[in-house]
Amino acid sequence: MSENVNITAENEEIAEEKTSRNFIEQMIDKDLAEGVYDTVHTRFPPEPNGYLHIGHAKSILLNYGLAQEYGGKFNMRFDDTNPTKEKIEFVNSQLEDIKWLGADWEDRLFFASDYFGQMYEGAVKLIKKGKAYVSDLSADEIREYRGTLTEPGKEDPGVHRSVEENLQLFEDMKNGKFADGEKVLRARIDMASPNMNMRDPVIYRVAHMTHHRTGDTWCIYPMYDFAHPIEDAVEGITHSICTLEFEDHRPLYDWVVRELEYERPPRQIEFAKLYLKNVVTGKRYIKKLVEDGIADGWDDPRLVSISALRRRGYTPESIKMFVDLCGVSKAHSIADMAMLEYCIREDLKLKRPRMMAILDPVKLVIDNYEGDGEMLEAANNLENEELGSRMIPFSKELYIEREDFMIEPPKKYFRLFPGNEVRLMNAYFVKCVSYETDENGNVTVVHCTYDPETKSGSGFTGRKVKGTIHWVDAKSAVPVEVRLFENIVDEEKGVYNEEDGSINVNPNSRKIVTAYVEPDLAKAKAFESFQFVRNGFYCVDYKDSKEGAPVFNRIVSLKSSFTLPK
RNA sequence: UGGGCUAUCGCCAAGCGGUAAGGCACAGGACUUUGACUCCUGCAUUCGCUGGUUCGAAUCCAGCUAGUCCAGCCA
Repeated sequence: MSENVNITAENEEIAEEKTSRNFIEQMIDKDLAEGVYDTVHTRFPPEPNGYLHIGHAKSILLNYGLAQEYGGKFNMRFDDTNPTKEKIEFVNSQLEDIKWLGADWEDRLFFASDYFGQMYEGAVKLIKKGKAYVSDLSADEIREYRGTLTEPGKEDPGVHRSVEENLQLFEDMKNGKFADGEKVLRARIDMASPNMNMRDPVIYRVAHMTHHRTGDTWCIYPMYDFAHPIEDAVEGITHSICTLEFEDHRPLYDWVVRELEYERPPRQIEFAKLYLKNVVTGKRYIKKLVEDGIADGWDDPRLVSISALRRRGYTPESIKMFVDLCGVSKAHSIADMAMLEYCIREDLKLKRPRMMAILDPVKLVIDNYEGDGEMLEAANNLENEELGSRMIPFSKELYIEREDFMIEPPKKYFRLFPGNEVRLMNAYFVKCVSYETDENGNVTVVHCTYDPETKSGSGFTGRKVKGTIHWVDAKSAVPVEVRLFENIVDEEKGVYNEEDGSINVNPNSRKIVTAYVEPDLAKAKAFESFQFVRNGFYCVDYKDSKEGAPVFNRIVSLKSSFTLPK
């Protein structure tokens, strides 16, 4: 007995060990084993210059997840070193998104601008060490002097200034004695380096600009390459995780923390961004979509900004699952939307009620049903008993889905057609006896008879039917607006038009229909989500609602292997 | 073009010298108060290419090819 338990435990352990660790975890494991660090401290450092999207979610969840996994800490930090692009609104919206995703920075919310003093001191230290100098060159000249990819750069005349002169000039920069662009502070590294970032990078520039947090205290601002390593170092970050395009900056990052003589300097690790096939994340493209009236805004449910996904009905859990599924690597990759969709289906299918809603109604009349109707019990989710059950009205006249009746059915069609019997989900068996059409031949009414003995839950086993269809009671059903979404991008043509760089828009990306739903659904609260039997997952969104009626956004449709023949 | 990085199934991704994990997608089948869900089954003789080292290579070496990033006083 106990042996079995042990064997199971061992097997689980082996299975645990076999679970592969991504390359970042491997590096951290090594650092910990070698004693380079004795803890793990990560951070998410966005610039508050826009909204966060699914790609940022990967970074947020990765950094936060790593801190959790190793029992370390996770900091939230705004990299607000360029007041020309940043706004306080963005810090608030980003914070909201990050919180919603579940990344908890506890009491560690920081701003790079909090460290401007330390950065200034760092620059002075560099000057004193002869590792930085003030340059008189204009932006154009600096570019010219930098050389090209194949030719080395030229020496900046400022490189020969004395430490004293540099110190004085830098102080003058700080004190506002120079106009924007008149002077910069450069790190003295190597103008001939094959790595462009090492050709005496500018580390401080003059910008007479009111900063959203420090106001007019400063008129000089540090550049990313100088500021970021300092931010990480002062916060005690161990692993500074960023995206691939910063790989070339790592030597500079290391140079800064080395020259500034930080103990236990942080290690920068780069990973590949997460891209999704056929989605638009670029700010200027989304701006264009909004200007052209195609998208409602950065939270249009068809977009993949975090706020858009939230509004559409995606859950933080589903996004976490998606990010985990995608993994972490250095290979440039573009994930398939199908993976994201799988994650939200997977998350919602057991957690949310399964209700009946008719998106394309046709009337069904039960000719032999007498009386005013009745209330029937329906399980809220067959797979999850904890969700309980509800009572739904049933009577002589119902709505069913138009596609659930065919006059001349193809082979293997299991739903209603003249003479065929099906089950009305949660109700009775009905048999089609006749139908009515309008002058164009469109079906207007389907007539059936029902068999009282076949009531759901009665244990009737007399005969079986191949098909089950969903329905709503015509009298009590509530019409609601339902929005069916498809990709906002034309998937055939690809995202961008090659000629002018515009977006190939899918004109049918949003279809609005009036659906008939169970009465209870009309009272659904904002952000509540449901599975509509055979019609997918939907989430209530009151943002565009008229007169307070709920609007249902389709989060994702169900997988369907049955499609009607043309 | 100089430098950096990447290349394993349609998509993501393990693999770290011992003879190609897994997930998504897809295709069959079983089950079913929906054809969903669930459950089975199938899905890379081959790892960008070419050589080399080795008893043995996706893994090491060399050369090549393709993609991608860098010449902001953006991050």
